[in-house]
This record gives sequence, structure tokens and C-alpha cells, in this order.
Amino acid sequence: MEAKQISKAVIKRLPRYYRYLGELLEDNVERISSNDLSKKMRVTASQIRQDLNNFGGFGQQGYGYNVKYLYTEIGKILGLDIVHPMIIVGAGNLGQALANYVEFEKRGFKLAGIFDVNPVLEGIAVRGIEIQMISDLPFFMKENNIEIAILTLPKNKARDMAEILIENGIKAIWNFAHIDLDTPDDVIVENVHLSESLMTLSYNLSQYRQEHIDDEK
Amino acid sequence: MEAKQISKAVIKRLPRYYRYLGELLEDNVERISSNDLSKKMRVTASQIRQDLNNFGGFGQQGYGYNVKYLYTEIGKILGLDIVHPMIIVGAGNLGQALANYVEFEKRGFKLAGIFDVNPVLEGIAVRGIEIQMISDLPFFMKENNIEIAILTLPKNKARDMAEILIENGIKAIWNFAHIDLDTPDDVIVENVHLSESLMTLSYNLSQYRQEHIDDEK
DNA sequence: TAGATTGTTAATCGATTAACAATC
DNA sequence: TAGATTGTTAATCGATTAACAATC
Repeated sequence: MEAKQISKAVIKRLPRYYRYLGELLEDNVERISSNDLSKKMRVTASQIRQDLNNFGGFGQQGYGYNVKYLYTEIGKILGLDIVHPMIIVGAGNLGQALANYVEFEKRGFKLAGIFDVNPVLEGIAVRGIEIQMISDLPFFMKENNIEIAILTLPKNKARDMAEILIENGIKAIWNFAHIDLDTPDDVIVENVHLSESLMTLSYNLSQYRQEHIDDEK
Repeated sequence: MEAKQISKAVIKRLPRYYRYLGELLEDNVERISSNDLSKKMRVTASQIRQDLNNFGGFGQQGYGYNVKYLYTEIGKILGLDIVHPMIIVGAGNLGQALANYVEFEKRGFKLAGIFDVNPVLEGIAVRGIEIQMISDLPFFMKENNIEIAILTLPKNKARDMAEILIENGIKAIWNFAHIDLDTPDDVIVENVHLSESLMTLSYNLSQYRQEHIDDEK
């Protein structure tokens, strides 16, 4: 049932909580109060408590939060307790770099296949996985219960490929192409627009420079 | 002077406006109203006008916005009219992938050097640029007026490297390591936490599944 | 029991949307 | 001039922070 909608802002903060709790766990910290965590993470204790209470009461008055328990629970909320079979579509530099990103596996993101549209790449192995052509996609997706596609094709090919992925029942697309995908409600899209991130950096750089223009005299 | 502080939310939207205006420009569209743009971008016309008016009045009543002019002006706001010399620090898969990302050059982001801590990599060329060791960093940074460092080292090495970059006067760090960097106010940090982005996707996937658990019966 | 700290309600702050007068 | 559309003020909505009663 769980009718209440949780805001995007909260969801974006969950992985960060998860990361800090993971570090505390590695340091064998048993419990932590929202106040101590707030100092570490540089957010307000109030926000931490509000955020967590969207999902349930994980703490205990007078004690705080049990690190291991909270870590596990947030992991479950994020769906990290489940294996997510995924494919990379676009075996260029970025696709290959992501294929070699071993960390993902630890969190349940299992790379099952790599695809591309360029016939020259067919059969070449990346991290032991042979690049396949799109014609093999429908069968492969069904056979391996693929949920997530990492879309690392260039802009001009990405839109058509998204279509194909959707037709074949993809559940989620991690989109690295510089376009906004047009997808039905039941297909989740998470965008990583690297060039936009770099432009934000550039803006801040220019802004800072303008504000301190007098300093340089 | 420009005392008023522009919100992060607005700044994050600027590159997206820039992208859409670039596409309109390619399609030889001369002018566009906030209303038409709002339909394309799926934001409210009101937000577009509010956002732009943070930086000045770029439109004209009864006419709308001149696409080319607005595109150029947003480019200036983002600092894309200036060349930003940058280096990659961490010549692993991701670092090499970013080195091959030719699109950046178009926007004024000029890759000048690639560095790593692993001696095995010394002298190997990536896109015609030889990987250098950190001992060469101080001289190279001064000589080439490096502004931006792309930090693609693993977590455990990234923090120390950020220190070194700061000591040598880096202006901005585009951080791909899974840590929150501790930097002085005059060093800009823009984070790309890929694993957090993937977890957000995973959350939405799990959430959707739970909401539609009945459908599968 | 006393002290600590949560969970939760209320207050504040900021961002988005609506409305409309100004003006091209 | 009439119509269109901006720039900007006001209203609404949502998110963050503060406060505190509940409770371990």
C-alpha cells in the first residue's frame, strides 16, 4: 500500500547515507546518533531523522541508530539485496570503462552482456564478455532476465536504441547519452549527463572569478 | 557587484537550456517563446522566464527569445566562451574514456595532460598525450595554467591527490571518486558519484515493482 | 530514575507556479 | 492599434529546520 510519495531529494540522499554508514561499519562503529552523523556528513540532524522516518523508525530513543542494522535496511530500501542483471549498450570508451567497474558487482549489479551497433566490434571481449550485435538482443534479454541497460551510445544512435530496449521489455535505462529519453511510465530512466555536470563546474568557476575580480589587482 | 545569490537548482538547469537551444539552432529556429520551449523541455514557461531573468532580460515582449542570442548568452554565463585547460588525474579505464571524449574540446575544455601514480603507466600515450607521474605535476600545472583537474583515481588515493592538487593551486576538481572532498572555499568541486546514481535507479526499480506487485498475479 | 536521543509536529524558509501589468 | 509574450510581483507549494513530547 505505502501510498505516500517520497520526494526525489530524499531518494538522492539515501545512497550517501549508505556510503557513510558503510564507512562507519568498516571502522567497527556500533551505533551513531543523528547528531554525530550530521557532523560527519554536514547535513542537519533534523534532516537525517526526517529522511529516515519516511521509511520507518530505525532508531531508538536515548541510543541512536545501530549502524549495521541501518546500513542493511537502507540497502534493502535501495534494492541492493537483489541481483540486477544488466547489459551495456555501446561498447565505446565509456561503455568499456563501465564494464571494468568491478565495484558494481558487489552491490548486486551483474553485467551479463555488452552490445554495440558497429560490426567491427563483434566478438571482441571486454572483461571476458564478448561484444554482441543488436540482432542478438531480444533473445539475450529474455534468456538472462535483463533489467537494466546502460546506454553509452552516442546521441544520434541512442534514441532509436532506447526504443528497441523498451520493445524488448527493459525495466530501467541508465542513460549516458546527451538526450532526454521519451519512455513509458513503467521504464525507469536515470540520466548521467557528464557534459552538463562539467558546465555546472565551469559556471561556478566563472562565477567565483567574477566575484573576486578585485583580488587580482 | 551582482550580490544576489543564484540557487543551485537554477544553475543545474542552465546546461539543459543550453542543450535545447543548441538543438533549435541546428534546426535553424530563429525565435522561440517561453511557452513553446516549455512544451519541448517539459518544464513550466514560468520557470523558464524566472530562471533566465536571474541573469538578465534576454527576451522581448510579443516576440519571445532569439535562439542564437540566448544560446550565446547562456554559453557566456556558463563560462563556455573561455578556454579551460584541464588535466586528468588517474589514467585508469574511466580516466582514459574521458580523455577520449572529444566533445569537451568543443566547449572550451582543453585536455592538456594526464597523470597517474602508477609507474607502469608512465609514458604510455592516451589520445596522443603521454601519461606523466605526479612529480611532474607542479611544474606542468604552472606552465599550462591548469584550472580543472578530473579526478578519476580510486577512493583510497583520491583524498591525498586532492591535497596535492590544491597545494599546487588547482581552481576546480571534477571528482569521480566516491568520497566527499574537503576543500577550501576557493576550490570548486563538482561530484559525479556514479554508484550513487545507479543506486537511485535501483531504488526506483524496486519501488515500482512493489507498487505493482498485484499486477503480476 | 535521569539523561539521551528519537520520532513527529509546527515554524520557517526557499523554490515553483500563477497572474498580470508593461511593452514590443 | 491589437495581439503576443515578456518581466516581475504575488500566491502556492514543498522541503528544510526547529522544537519538544515520547520513550528507551
